Amino acid sequence: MIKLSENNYDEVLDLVFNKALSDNNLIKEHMYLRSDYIPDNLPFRESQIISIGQSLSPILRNTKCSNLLLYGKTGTGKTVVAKYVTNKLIQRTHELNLKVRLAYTNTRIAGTSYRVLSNLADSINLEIPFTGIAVGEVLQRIIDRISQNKYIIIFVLDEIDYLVKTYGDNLLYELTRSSDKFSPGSLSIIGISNDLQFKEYLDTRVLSSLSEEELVFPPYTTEELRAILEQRSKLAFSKQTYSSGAINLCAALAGSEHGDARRAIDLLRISAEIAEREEGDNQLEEKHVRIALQKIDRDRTYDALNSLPLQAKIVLLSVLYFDSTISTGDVYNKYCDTCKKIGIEILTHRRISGLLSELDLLGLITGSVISQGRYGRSKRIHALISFQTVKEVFVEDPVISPLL
DNA sequence: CGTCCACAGGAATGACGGGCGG
DNA sequence: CCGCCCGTCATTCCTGTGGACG
Repeated sequence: MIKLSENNYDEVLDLVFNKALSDNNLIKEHMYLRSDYIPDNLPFRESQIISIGQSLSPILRNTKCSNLLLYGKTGTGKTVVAKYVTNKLIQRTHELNLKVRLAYTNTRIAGTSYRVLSNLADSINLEIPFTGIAVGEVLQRIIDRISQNKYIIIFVLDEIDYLVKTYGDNLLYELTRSSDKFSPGSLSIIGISNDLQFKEYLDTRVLSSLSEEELVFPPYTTEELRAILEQRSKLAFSKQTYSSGAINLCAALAGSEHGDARRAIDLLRISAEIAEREEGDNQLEEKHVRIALQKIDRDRTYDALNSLPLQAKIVLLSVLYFDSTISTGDVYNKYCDTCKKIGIEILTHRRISGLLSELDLLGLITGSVISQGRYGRSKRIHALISFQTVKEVFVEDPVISPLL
């Protein structure tokens, strides 16, 4: 048994702590480098802010406002703008002493219809059990509460496309319909969707009610991203500790994807953290951004691969066994062999088909359905990652490692 | 022009483990 | 601690389908 030398750690920790305490740190305020921080001034979203403000303004006259749908890809500012405007509105309603309540939920994080409603209930101080009562009953209690207290509710449903795709539009139907039921009190919905085609999943009645007003958030241009990063850098960093080249590179890298501000800000933060940990003069340079980019990509695939269930890992390996494009049938045969080799239960063809679709969604493989006439209809599949990458992660899995 | 391949992918159902209220 | 419900993973059964082949 090795006895740890406490003194050694003392010295190292002292160094680490002293560095954190010293004034010449690169990052002054971490808060401004978070992508969920809401700045006082949201650049390049003026028209959207005004539009939403106008749509919500009936609230100030104590009447219901239109339902609203916000569209745009990730990192285009939908959530931050919605929070910004609703927060401002709520401030005004406090001054005016109105019974307005704001509820926010991210349906993907909430997970189920039940928990979405639970978030709504929280906003009106209605306690509902974690589980045990039916969704319809929860909704009824909420409706009763709203009517009784004449609440005016703004319900922000973030990533609403997730809710609809996994649970259908029942809940939205009930919510939009219920808003007609109470004459005192009202419920207005602001839906936020990443998916531009999400409307196709909705029943026409729900759609017409929900999208009384629509707003599209375009991606940020590289130049706009640069300005946003500049703004954040001024707030977050000590003076003269970052190069404009580094900022430009962050903006360019994020801009080349689809103008994703969240990604740009994350990249900036990770770069700064790397620069800060480095020995020396604590300058944020382009080289740090390049390291950060690699780190982000690596972490992302590492997490995706590592969290794969065992069977999905075997399926992925079976795909990687071939180096050209192959069919589902090929994968299944190889998969069966592999299972036999390591003595693992073989799943059905149907299940493998499903697992392949999941791997496709994760972006680890890609497949497209192709008909070969007489020779059937199948999915042509090929891997999007190298065997080498997968191997590095999978060696840690005791069941899989014998295969490598 | 119909057949039929080799699957895709939806629906219903079951096995299993975890969390919660009583 | 027990029963209950829920979510997840998987199975079974099923219907649908583009186009080369005969």
